[in-house]
Amino acid sequence: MNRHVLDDLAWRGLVALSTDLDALRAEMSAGPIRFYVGFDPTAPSLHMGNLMQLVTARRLQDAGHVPFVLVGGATGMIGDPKESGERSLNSHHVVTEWVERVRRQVEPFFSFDGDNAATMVDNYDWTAGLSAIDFLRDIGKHFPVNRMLARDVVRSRLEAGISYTEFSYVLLQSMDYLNLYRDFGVRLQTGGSDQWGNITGGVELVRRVTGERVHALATPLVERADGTKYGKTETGALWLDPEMMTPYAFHQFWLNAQDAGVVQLLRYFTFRGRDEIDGLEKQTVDQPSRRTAQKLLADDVTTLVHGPEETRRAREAAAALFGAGELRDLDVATLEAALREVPHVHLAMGTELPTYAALLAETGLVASKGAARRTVTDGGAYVNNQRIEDAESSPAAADLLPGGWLLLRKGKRNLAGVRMGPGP
RNA sequence: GGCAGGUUGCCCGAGUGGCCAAAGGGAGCAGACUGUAAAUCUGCCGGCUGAUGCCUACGCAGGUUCGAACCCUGCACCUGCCA
Repeated sequence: MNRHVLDDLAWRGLVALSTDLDALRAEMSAGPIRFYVGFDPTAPSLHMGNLMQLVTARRLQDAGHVPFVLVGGATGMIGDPKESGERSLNSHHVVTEWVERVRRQVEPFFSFDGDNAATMVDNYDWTAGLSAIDFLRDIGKHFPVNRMLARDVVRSRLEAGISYTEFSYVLLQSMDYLNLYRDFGVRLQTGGSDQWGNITGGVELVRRVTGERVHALATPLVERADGTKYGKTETGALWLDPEMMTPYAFHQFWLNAQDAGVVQLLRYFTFRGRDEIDGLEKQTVDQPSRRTAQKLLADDVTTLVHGPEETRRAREAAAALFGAGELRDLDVATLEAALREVPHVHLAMGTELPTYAALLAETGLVASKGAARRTVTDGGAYVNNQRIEDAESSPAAADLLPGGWLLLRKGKRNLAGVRMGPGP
């Protein structure tokens, strides 16, 4: 007998906010329910926060419930209010393209076959033809402005300013829930806790219009052990699109999870069961240096997002580049494969090799030659795992690894490859 | 509407004519320790530049001065007190 999926979600720490949980539990126990989760096309790729929603929704589908996965072709045209200020509107063209990209990213996470097959929907379908008059009469009438003004995001924006467009966002998302309830009998919406206001807006609208009490669950924000925001890297967000973040970099992100947070991440983002995760927690305490939990987390999540082949490559590259062995002992194919995973450049070889400072700047490991010199002075620059002492000197031809490669490193884990080749 | 105060680097915050690229803290980068972890300690920390130096910067625009983040004028925004 499996545990109730709500118990699983609660154990994983995925229930930050909810409507009446007992009522929801009763409904879910009685049989499969239909639920929805939405993704707005605010960027060309989804990111870590979205991944959490995808995985959570997948857990619900695995438990037999029926997903309706919404892409925000309409809401993406508007943009939900965020505290930092007014968004700039994206063109229709951009939104359309991003909707397609989001759709393609989302699909692999769900099963579209069987009794509880997932359904993709786009809220543009029921908003594009809606007249302003109908919208204001049928939807707007149910939203007291005083209540809308009391919402935290809105209140935080009153001083700096908020457009009517963003102010109205909640109506659109709420209308999604109403439509999905009416057309498909959807009775649960999941999402991130930062969406709670929009989610409960929908619950409220359904209740006002139909009298029905539908449900909502919100996951927490992913945080570090010290409570700071997680999911950002030096270069920005943790993108799921391999064009925007290589699978290797993605794998590295998870591999570097801190001990204090790795177990939580396993609960959030993997499908490992309670016993296994408890075992990994114990291992993290007993033998932290083995980083068993981090490795499993990185492999699992990378496989989930990029597939087993990419995961294997990322893992093997890391083993080659961070391994204890000599780089020269690696066979050419392994070395090349590993170096191609990290940022790398191809330089034409003149009579002399460039200075270390130039090489570091060229690969983008540092922003400029000046920064490169500073890093060298700090003792943080390495070529082929040998610390560089003088930024103005150059590697010798004999320093080149098989294939004409150099491995540059800044600090412990920032790598780049340079391949010296014949001139163009 | 009147009175008083404020607007400083990625963030917070000190600085009231030259010693100011601007104290201190946070964030970030690097080193030591370790495990591609955290904590701690240490160094760096506007940009470019081999050093000299150059450029950009203290809300915006202008002015005084040999010289301004600091003084003056105007403008914008914020905060408190009176109303």
